[in-house]
Amino acid sequence: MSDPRDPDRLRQAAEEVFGWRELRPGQLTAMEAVTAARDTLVVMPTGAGKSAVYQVAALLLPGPTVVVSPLIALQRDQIAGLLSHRAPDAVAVNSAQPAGETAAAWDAVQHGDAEYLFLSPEQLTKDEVVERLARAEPSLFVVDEAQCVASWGHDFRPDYLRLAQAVRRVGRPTVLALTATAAPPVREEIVQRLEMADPALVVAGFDRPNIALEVRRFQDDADKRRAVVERAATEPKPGIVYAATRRDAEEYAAELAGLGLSAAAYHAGLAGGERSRVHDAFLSGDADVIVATSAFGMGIDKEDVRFVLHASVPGSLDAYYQEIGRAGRDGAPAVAVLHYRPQDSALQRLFATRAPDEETLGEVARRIDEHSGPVGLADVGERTDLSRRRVTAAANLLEQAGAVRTDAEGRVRSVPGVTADEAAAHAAEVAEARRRLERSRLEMVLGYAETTGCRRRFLLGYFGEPYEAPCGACDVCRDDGSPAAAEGTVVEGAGDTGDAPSAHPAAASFPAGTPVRHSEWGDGTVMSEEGDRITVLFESMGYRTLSLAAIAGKGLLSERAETAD
DNA sequence: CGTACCATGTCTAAACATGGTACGGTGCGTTAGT
Repeated sequence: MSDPRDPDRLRQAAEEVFGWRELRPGQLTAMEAVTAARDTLVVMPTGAGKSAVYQVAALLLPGPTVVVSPLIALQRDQIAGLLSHRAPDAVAVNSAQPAGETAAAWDAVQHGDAEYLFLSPEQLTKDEVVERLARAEPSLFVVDEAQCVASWGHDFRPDYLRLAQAVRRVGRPTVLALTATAAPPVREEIVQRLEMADPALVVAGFDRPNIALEVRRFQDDADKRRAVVERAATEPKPGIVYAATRRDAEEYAAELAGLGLSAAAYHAGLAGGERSRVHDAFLSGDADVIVATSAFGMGIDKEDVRFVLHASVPGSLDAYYQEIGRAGRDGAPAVAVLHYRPQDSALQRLFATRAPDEETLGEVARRIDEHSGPVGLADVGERTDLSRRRVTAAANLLEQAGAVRTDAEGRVRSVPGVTADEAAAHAAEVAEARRRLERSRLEMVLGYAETTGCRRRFLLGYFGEPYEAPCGACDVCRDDGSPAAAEGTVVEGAGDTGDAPSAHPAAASFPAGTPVRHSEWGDGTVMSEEGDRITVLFESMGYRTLSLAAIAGKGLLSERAETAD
């Protein structure tokens, strides 16, 4: 019997079942790793064929393939895509389909009639679901849109942080994580949270040279609004405008419609029917401009989007790059314009600040502690006023703080010797570090908006990709590249930058990836260098930008021997 | 943290200033009631 890793077998399966004559190098590398039972993280732009990795690999592996997908709409799209090929059956388990359909899906999985099973992370918190899956002995566990682990797992959808428990409970199949956008720290978090072992990493290039980058800075809200509307009206269509709130989305859409454009708002407050109507109108080309909150985009695979405007700052460059990445997939010129007002970041700062407080953490810790043995999270929440979401988020923090453990049945219990108050205090510290990280990620967005260097270089540096400026396709490079205002552009939160005594002539060099220790902020890793400044991601402080001159002058930062990860 | 909105108060009249307050994004699943 030939080795399933044999690239020829993968190519053959891809052609026979899916009709794909050629596989891209990254796809093949990832398929080989997965079929060799190696955990794999794939970072590849939408449209580059991420799904093909599990679709083909599954054919050469014995048991069924579980695909965790964040949206039911995405599950449907994936299943429809598989149905259009001669692929084995694909089924889903979720709350939006009739009970009979779910029963049939389980039947098909159990009898080996279905190769692919799609579900949400929430499904995997149910014992019944996990037990059925375990009996089916899945060989591959796919986490699609894996950036959700890092972006949603901490608060909005905390079950994303409990996926590793589910993986263990269903027999520890090979884990394959797929995402279009993830900076190195996000990749690291995905690997860690999913407990991936010695994972293969397949990262495609991030640069999208056909997307021109531009930032426009405003003080006055009315000026900014006028500029956004004017730009949306004049740029070639179709395009997307991202707004910070539902209300803004409605207002911009109404204004654009008033100018005679075919524009529609899209946000989570719309009725389901209206949402799919707007979605379809955009895909079919009937709508020229969609003004949306962050609800819009996942699963949108439209090639000819010509612009993505931001009417307000996003919460992170990860989110920003994901959103502007929806432009210009056909390779033709497209623009991404960030309309930036420093005040607007207040809303994102607020969003970055929400986490269970110490009181909530204490209450959950006490409820867990009350049980002499392990207890299910649903039971923990029963005698509190807290939602399941809040209970799970609190339990996750307590677990990260080392005060709670999850057993093989998915139940939690408190760690002996730690009082509920101590547990809550530790967990609150973990939450605070998380808040600092989130806020520093927002500072990186402001750093991008304020940079006097090439914007592409800044963005790609954030994603761990060195780039030689000038790109010639951002507003800074086109303005002849001269750093206009060298002063006043230090990233906020940069702390001890500037006013360095220039006594030390040769500043030390800290290339990206260097592990460092700061006398005040502790351990970190250098993320990027730009001119005489470096950006460091500190484990407990988040991103900080430092001046090399200041470092040399004060001896604040030193290279540290790398510890085992 | 910033903004929108409303009520109150103003050199008794209209318009404007001031102060308090509520609100702000992303989806799953479940359930009550037609």
